[in-house]
Amino acid sequence: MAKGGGLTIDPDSTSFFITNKPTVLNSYTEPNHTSRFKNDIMDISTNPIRNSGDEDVPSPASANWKPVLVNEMDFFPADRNCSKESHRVNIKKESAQDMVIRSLGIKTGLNLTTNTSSEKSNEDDRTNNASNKKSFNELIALQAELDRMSVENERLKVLLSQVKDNYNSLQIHFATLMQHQQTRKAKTGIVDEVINGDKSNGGGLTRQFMDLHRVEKDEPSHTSSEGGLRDCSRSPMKDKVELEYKKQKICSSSSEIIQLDLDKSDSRNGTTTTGREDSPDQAIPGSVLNKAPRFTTSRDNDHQHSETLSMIRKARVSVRARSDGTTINDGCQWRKYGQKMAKGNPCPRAYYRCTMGASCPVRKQVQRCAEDRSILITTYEGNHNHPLPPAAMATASYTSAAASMLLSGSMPSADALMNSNILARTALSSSPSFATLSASAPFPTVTLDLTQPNNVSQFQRAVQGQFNMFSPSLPHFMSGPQVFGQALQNQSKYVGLHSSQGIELPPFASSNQIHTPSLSDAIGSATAAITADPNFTAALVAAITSIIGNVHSNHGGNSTQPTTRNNDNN
DNA sequence: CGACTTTGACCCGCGC
DNA sequence: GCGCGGGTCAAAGTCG
Repeated sequence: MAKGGGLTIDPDSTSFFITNKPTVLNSYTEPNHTSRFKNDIMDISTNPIRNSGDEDVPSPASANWKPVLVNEMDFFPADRNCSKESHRVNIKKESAQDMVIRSLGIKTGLNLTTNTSSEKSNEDDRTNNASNKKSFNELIALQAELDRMSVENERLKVLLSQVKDNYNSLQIHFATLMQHQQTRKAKTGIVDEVINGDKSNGGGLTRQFMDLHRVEKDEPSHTSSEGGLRDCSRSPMKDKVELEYKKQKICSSSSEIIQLDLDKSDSRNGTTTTGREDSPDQAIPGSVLNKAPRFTTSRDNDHQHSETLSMIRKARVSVRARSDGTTINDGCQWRKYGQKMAKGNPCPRAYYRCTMGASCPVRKQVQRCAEDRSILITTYEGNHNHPLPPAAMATASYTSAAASMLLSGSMPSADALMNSNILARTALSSSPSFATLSASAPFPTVTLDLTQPNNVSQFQRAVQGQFNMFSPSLPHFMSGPQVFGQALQNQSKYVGLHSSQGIELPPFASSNQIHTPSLSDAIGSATAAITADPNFTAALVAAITSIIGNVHSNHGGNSTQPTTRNNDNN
C-alpha cells in the first residue's frame, strides 16, 4: 500500500468489494490516498452544491485529472456505474440529495417558516430559509448517510452471524474427526503411525488426519476382527450397526462427542458455547454416541487439545513465485536466524523470524526451487501476535482468499462446509493449479503457485468470483477491512490489468531492490497475514485435513492424489 | 553501537 | 542405539 504510490487503478474495476462497512474501512485508510467514500461524505456534508466545473474536482479532460486511486472499498455500487468521472458522481449525488431534501422539504419548510412568516420581512425569510435549508441539507444528507450505514451495519451483522455459524460448523467437524480417531484408538488399541505422531506433535498428527477417512472407510471390514479386542461381550453385528450409525451421525451433524470437546475448550477459555443445546445422550439411548465419550479421558482430551494447538501452530502457507532477490518483500520485518542445506536441494534454506513483535512466533523459510532457481519458495508458519503493517495487511487478501476458496469453495451454506467431498471437489475445480494442498509434507500446507501467469490470472479471477459471490461461508476475518484493504484493490487490479492484457507479471521484487508492488509481494505478505488469525488457521487446518482425508478415501488410498502435492519439490 | 547476517554447533525427532 | 536431517541457538562478523 505504502509502496504502491505509483499504482493507479481504473475505478471501474473495483467491483467486488462492496460489502464492507465504511466506518471500519476508514480506519485503514491512508490519509494521502484518495477515498471515494470519504469524498462522498465531504461532498454531502461540507460541499453539497458543486458544479462540474469546480476547481477542486478536476475533469477527466483536464491536465491534473488522475485516475482514482482505489485505495479503499467502494460501498456504493450504484455510484460506480457513473463514477468514472468523479464530478459526475458529485452531480448525481447532489441530485439525489436534492430529491431527498425536496421530499422532506414540505415538512421541514413548514416547521421553519410558519412561525416567522408573519413577523419578519421577506428578506429575513429568504435569509433564514437559505441558511436553514443549507444546514438542513447537511443534516438530511448526514442522516441519510447514517441510515445507509446502519442498514449496512445490520446486513454485516447478519453476515457475521452466518460466518460464525460456518466457523463453528468447521470446528465441529474438526473436533468430530479428532474425537472419532481418539475413540477408535481407545477401542482398538491399534498402535500405528498416529501414535508415532503423538510424539512428533505435528507431523504424525497430519498423517492422523490423512488416515481418518481411510480408517473410517475400512471400519466395517475391521469390525468383526476388532470387536473382540474392544469388547468380547459385543457382537460384531452390533458393532457394525453402531459404527454405521456413528458414521452417519458424524457426517450429518454434531454430536455429544463434539459438544464435549467444545465445552472443554470453552471452559478453558472461559467463554460460552454458542448453538448446540440438544442433549443427544438422552436422545439416542444406547447408541455409540453415549459410549464414545467414555473411551476418552480428560487426559486424552488434553493431549488431543495440545495436539490440535500444535497442529494449528504448524499449519503452513507456502508461496511459489519468481524472484531474483533472496527473499520476498511481504511487508513484515524478518530476521534471519539460520541457514541450512536441505537434502535434495543444492540451494540453502534460510530461516527467518518475524521481528515486528516482541515475541512474534511467526517464522518463514525461504528456499529456491531446485528445478528452477528463479522460483523462490516461501513458507510461513505461526501466528502473528502483533498488528500487521499496512503493507502486509494490504496483500493479506490474496492468500486469505486462496485459503478461503479452499475452505468455502462455491458452497453458500454451512452444510457445504461440512461436506468435505464438496470441498475437495471445489479445491480441485476452482483452484487446480495455483493453490494446492500438501499431503506429503509433514504439516498441512497450502501452496500458492504463482510462477505461471495463467495461475496468477486464474487466481485473480477466482478471488474476484469468490468475493463477488461473497459466500456466507467465507471466514469472518475475510470480510474485514484488514483483509480487503485498499491496496488489495490496487493489487488485484494490478494483476488484472497485467493478466488480462497477457502481460507477464513482474518477478518478485527482492527486499534489497527498489520495490514496486507485485502480486508476488502481495502473496507474501498475505501469507504472513493469513497466519495472524489463529481461528482461521484452525479452520484452515480442519478443512485441509478433511480435504486430504476425503481425497484419500475417495481414491481408495491411491497415492496419486491430484489435489495434493509436495511443495518441497524434493 | 545497535541491528542484522553468517555459520558452526547443538537439539530433537524419526527411521533403520 | 545410531545416524540422518530439519530446525534452532548463539557467538562472531558485518554494516549503516
